[in-house]
Amino acid sequence: MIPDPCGSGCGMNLKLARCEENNLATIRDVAREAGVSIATVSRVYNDSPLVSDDTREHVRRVASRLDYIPNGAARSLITNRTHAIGVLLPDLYGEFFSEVIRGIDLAARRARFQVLVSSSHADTDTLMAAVSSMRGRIDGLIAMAPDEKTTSALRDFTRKFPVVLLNPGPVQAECGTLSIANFDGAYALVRHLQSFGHRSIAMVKGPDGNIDAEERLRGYRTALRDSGIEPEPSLEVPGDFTEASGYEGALTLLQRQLRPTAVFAANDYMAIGLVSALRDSGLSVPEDIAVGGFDDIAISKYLSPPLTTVRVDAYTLGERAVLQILPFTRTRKPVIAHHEIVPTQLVLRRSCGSTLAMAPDSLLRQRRRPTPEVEPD
Amino acid sequence: MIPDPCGSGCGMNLKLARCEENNLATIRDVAREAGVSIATVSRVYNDSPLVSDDTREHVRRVASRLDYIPNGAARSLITNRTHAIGVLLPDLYGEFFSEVIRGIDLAARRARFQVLVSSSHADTDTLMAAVSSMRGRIDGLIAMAPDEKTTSALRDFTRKFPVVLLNPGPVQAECGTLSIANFDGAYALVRHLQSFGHRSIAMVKGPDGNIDAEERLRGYRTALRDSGIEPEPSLEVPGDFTEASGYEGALTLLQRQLRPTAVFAANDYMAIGLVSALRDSGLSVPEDIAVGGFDDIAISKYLSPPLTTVRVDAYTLGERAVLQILPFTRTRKPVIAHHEIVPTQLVLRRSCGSTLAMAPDSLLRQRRRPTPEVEPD
DNA sequence: GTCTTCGATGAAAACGATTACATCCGGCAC
DNA sequence: GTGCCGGATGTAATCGTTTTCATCGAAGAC
Repeated sequence: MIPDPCGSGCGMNLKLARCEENNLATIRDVAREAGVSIATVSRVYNDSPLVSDDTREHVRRVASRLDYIPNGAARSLITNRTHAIGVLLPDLYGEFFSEVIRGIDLAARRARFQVLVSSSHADTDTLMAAVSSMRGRIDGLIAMAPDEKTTSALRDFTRKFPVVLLNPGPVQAECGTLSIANFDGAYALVRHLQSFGHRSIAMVKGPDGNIDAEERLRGYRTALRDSGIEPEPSLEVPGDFTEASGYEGALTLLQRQLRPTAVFAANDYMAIGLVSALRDSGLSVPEDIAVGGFDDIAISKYLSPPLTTVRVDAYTLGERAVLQILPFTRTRKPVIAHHEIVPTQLVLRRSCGSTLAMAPDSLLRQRRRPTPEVEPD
Repeated sequence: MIPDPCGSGCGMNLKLARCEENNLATIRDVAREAGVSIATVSRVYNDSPLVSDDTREHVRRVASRLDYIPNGAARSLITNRTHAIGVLLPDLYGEFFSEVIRGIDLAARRARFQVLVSSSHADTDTLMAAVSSMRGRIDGLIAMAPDEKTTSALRDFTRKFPVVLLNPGPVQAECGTLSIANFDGAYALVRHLQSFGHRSIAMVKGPDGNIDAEERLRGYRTALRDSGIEPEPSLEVPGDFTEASGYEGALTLLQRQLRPTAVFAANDYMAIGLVSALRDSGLSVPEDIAVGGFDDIAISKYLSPPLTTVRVDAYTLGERAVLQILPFTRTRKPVIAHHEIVPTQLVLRRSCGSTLAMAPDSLLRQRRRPTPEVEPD
């Protein structure tokens, strides 16, 4: 007798090629081996009620012996559904994006969807290339559009396909949209600083054109105006979201003859740089200058002093995006225009002088436990 | 004349369905519209030299007018290549995983590959379900196998398909493998502590069964033995990689009648908890007790005192994994067994008392600039 | 016994691409 | 003129599924 060329129980009646090429079994292999038609095997795998229990059981047994796994590509070709969503991010660096992805991944998993990620799109060309390469592989797209250019590049696409844009700015996109309450968060933080009596509050801005940065700036200015203070350009120094630019920003501010009593940095990294610069200049935080940041990155609570900041729930952002797009993946019709905002939370820590132990007496009495705010960790 | 039902230039000779259903154009639509066969359109998109320049140009124009994008699923069905790799991670939480993904994403992009991620696999069942659902959609798989169970669950798969296992432990897997130099890193850190004269060095261990944790423990013990000290069980306290367990561990150690002079925590989070506990007990780091961690998470350098630790280059881990699997995606044959180790780096900061300013005089003289180590940030 | 019904199954047509093979046609050698 | 060659193009098989429709029996009604 000729020995089995496959090694172990591969069955001589299988197409020889399968063994030789080491490929995985197809539905045809299972059908042949089980003595049924491929239609029946397919029905077993789609939980069709049209299969007798005996047949079902038999097919399953044969299939698992052959290690059969249905081919996703073939499946989605015929059903026109891929059970996957694409995710386009400008970068993957830092905890913010990683949390967004985590939110997306978990929500997608719950709906039994797969996630195709693609990040670091420097320009719109590579972005569109990424979109193209996902065609036919996804049922919906979640894209972060940190600037105006990206949003408009995707506009055509949003009219034919389910798309949810993260943080697209105030532009009225004709698709699903999910934004961070940048304005509200900045507003709340600045108002909080004012509640301690600060009148001269500076800001280290984020990069030009960045939508988060612009909204935070707007929140800052509005908070000032609402308390009767006209924003002063010399108190708004440029930054680019990096620690280094925060350091620079602080130095610029210290050159003024009249030093501000508080500074709001458009993100935590800049706040960290800011604090370093102040310390290097012999000033102490929050006694000489109070500092507030934005994002509540993991480091913030370990700094000395711990940083007062605005928490952005990146996880929820990702999760909501999936929930928003899911209903449209079935038909692959564009997402009905719908705009949602993920709230932010003021996180009070020592850097703004607001911890209970350090708060002015008056405040201690009147707001021992501020309702919408989070206690220091 | 009947008005165009599509609205704009959709052309009446197109299949009506296309307009109504708002679907994207297929190769057939392009062929019909351009007056050529689908073979020709296909050739244009595959840069075949068999198309005349005129035809090529014409087809491209028509295609872009129809917003035609080739369907990836159909393509990969016939070519048996998907240009995608799957990534299986136990969790996405924290910077380590996010860096791994970033490394994978960028390396994959360079090779024009897509990345399908799936994380948070609590048990082997959900893990295998994830593997199944990727069948037919990927050309290779990168999986992190944090414990023995996972590795063996994937074993069958590694024999038929290109798989690279991240951190599979000392098990000889028959596929590509990429590990972190956990042993070396722990060894180097402990030896470094010893170079300051520490003889009684404790360790807060990681979770049982976790391969990184076990290797780090092994490195710790070997370092002790190599300097003639027999590891003492009461100096090895349990932990589970969380900050809280580090805090607990410190308390356990302080109950000993003879307090250790240094503690090595199996990761940075536990080191953070450890430092908090020591401070809460009125001890100062590194004067009373030196502390070392593992991972070099972003927070570590901002702690007070900044944490001496071992840097793990997660980005490189991801990048190397892609590079390792890429050659096998073409044939989809299993990766030839091949084991690679990503080195770690000792990062000296103040928590172990090793900064130049704080080092004992003798050390200052003999190793002003230790070669393989990194200067404090 | 005949006719209907219905549950289980198989045959075959999609899905949207790639590609081996056939065809066509103009140019060139003889 | 005939035969051959080779470049451009078309035809059709193929990939691994799902799904419609046809078929086939057995059960039940009359």
